[in-house]
Amino acid sequence: MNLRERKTAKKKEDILRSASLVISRKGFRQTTMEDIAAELLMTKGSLYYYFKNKEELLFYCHEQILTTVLDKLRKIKQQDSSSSEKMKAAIKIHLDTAIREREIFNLAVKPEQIFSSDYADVIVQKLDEYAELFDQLILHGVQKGEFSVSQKKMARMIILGAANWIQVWYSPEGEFSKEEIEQVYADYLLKILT
Amino acid sequence: MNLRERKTAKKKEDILRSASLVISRKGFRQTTMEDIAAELLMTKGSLYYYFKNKEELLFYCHEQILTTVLDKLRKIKQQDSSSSEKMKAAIKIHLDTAIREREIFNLAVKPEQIFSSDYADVIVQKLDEYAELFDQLILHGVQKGEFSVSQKKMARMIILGAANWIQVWYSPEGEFSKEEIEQVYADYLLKILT
Amino acid sequence: MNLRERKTAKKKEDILRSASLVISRKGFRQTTMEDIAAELLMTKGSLYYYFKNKEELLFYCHEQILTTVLDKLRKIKQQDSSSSEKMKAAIKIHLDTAIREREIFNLAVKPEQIFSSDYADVIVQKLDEYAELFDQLILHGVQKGEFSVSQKKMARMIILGAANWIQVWYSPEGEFSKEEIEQVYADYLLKILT
Amino acid sequence: MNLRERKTAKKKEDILRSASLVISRKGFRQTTMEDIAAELLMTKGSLYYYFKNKEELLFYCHEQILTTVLDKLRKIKQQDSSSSEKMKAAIKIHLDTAIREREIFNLAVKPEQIFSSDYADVIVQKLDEYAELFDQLILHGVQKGEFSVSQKKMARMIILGAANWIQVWYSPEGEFSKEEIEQVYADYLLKILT
DNA sequence: CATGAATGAGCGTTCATTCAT
DNA sequence: CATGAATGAACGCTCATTCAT
Repeated sequence: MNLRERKTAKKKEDILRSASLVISRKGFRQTTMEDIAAELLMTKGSLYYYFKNKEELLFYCHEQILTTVLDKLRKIKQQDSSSSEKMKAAIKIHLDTAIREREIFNLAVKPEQIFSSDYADVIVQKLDEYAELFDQLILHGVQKGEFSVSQKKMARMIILGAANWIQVWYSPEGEFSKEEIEQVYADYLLKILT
Repeated sequence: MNLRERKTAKKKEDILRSASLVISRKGFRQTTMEDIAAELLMTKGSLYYYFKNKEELLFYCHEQILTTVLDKLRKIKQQDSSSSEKMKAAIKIHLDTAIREREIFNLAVKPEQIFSSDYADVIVQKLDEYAELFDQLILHGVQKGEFSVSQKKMARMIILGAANWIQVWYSPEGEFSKEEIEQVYADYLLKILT
Repeated sequence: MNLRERKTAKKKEDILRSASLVISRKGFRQTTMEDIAAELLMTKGSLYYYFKNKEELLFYCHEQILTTVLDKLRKIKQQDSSSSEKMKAAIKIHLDTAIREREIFNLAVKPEQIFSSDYADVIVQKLDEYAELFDQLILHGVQKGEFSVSQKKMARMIILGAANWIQVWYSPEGEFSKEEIEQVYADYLLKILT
Repeated sequence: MNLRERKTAKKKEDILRSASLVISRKGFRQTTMEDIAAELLMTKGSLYYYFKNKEELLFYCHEQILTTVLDKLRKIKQQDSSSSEKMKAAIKIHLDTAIREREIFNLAVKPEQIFSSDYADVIVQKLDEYAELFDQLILHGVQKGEFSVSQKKMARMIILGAANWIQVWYSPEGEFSKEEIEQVYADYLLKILT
């Protein structure tokens, strides 16, 4: 990748970052291309030099975040530690992403409602892998006797649902620090599995 | 309330019911006044006789649902049963509402993002009361020695968050019946409090 | 058809007439919805009350003109007169339409380039019928010994092509009257068939 | 003209050739500067070094084609052959150009609709000369007794109109070869003049 | 000279809202 | 009361054009 290409790649990332920011503030439907451009001190026409339409831009916002969080999750799975420790780590990662990426992470919830099928397929596949990784963590814990839970899928949905909700009320200025919250959530949610 | 007023009130309720339905199907932003009117075999102009604009219509949709669910919750609180039983009942009520009213219930999440401040204030107040009722259930359980939880607010957020998430994956045609799900969720979430 | 519907139908026709006018002046691609609306002293948004998009509006412009001219042509075919007389009458009809409907009539030429397939199919079918009627006139003339022409299809293309071209140079203020032109064209083009 | 100038001139011709090609494929209004640049493996910015805007580029496309075809026509006029032979040759040249340059040739039809007046004037002048050459061919034929036609201008319009129309239906894969078509057209159109 | 990048005006379309009848 | 009709602001998107490098 030469200088030019690096510059373009960098700009694309800038746009994605700004877009994620604005979308988290205003919500996806309310965010216009003009809003995103304004955040970057560009005109909306310029955005189309980098992304072919609003949908594509949004897609890459998701893709980037999901790819990053998936990577982190895969590493946790390969760690050499107890299932409880791994699950706690996974929950913390999830909380961290949910807090930092708010809206974007949340939207991934029903991709078919937002994306045309080509994009939705990719998102769905990543979400499936994400869920699968959690399911494996639970399964291994059960097999090793650490966890005891009969409805594994529902347990996973409860854990992820609870964690996603953090976006609704977390605020940096709140009563608890991010780290405290992550600790308490991890501890409490672990109770479901035991 | 004379006949005319009763007729108008009845019509308003019809509109709210239909609006809730359509919004749950298509999502709030995607639902046009025309969609709502079509469901009622009216024309969109007529809606403006009953509600002064789309925001007001949406507000009353929320208000109605929140009022209903609050009523149910208050009754549970006054029941003569154990805290565990009350909490399980509350969770089931919440799940039931989340499933039946999907979108509407979900929107209540961030009222400031959707409503201008006058409306938002009312919604926020009801949501606060809703949270307060849950907190009281937890507190009483702790006082009676049934529950054991130090971070009461976070426990409540976890429970409600997990329950809200049900919308994302519940389907009438799914593997589990609504009643099974409610039972499992109630059981699992109770673990957090003990 | 009650009063309301008649009013709407009338308005639709008004719009089609105005649209045809503006398109003939400026050409299809250069004509904006705003142009058409302005001609009618409306705003462009209102057009969408009557037609679902620009393509549909244009389609009906064509459909109307083609239907009218086809009707006239069918009647000529059934006349009780010589093939020469019929052909002359047909040419005059064609010239008359080409002059009065200029651009619209011209655009019908390559429907696939302008319309999406559903609309294009209808136009193509009408154009085919139009061509077929001319071909029958030629064929009957040959069978009756009035005409003598081996390449019937090319003869038809030559006749229609020449007639279409009238749009390019005809002007009401020109040297010749419309009737004179029609007479001369009909006479000269008949020579091709004999 | 030094080397640099020759290079530039060559490049300009390349651009005109490619532009004509793309425009014939996609139509003038649908052809973007980007399309033209892509065909030449350039970027659209570069086109502006050679032509000051899209209109100028289009103008030279026309100018080039019209100049070429005018040259051919002048040579035919000076040939030492009968008026019929000359006219047939002229018709074939016209058909050949109409087929090869489709869109461009067609656009010349109403220059005022496409070009600002300075450019339009030049085009109109060339078109006038083109028509004049045809008129002279007809006139000489009449004077020599080969042709017999009272409305010379209309005869010319008929001939050119019919010939232009060839674009609408000619296809290299069609039933007849280009040469066959040219022969039939020339024969049939000559009938008008006799 | 050529290019990548940016711009801005304009277009088709949607939709909440208004209002005369 | 209800409706048909109209409005206008806003949005996503395109593209000819410009310009620093």
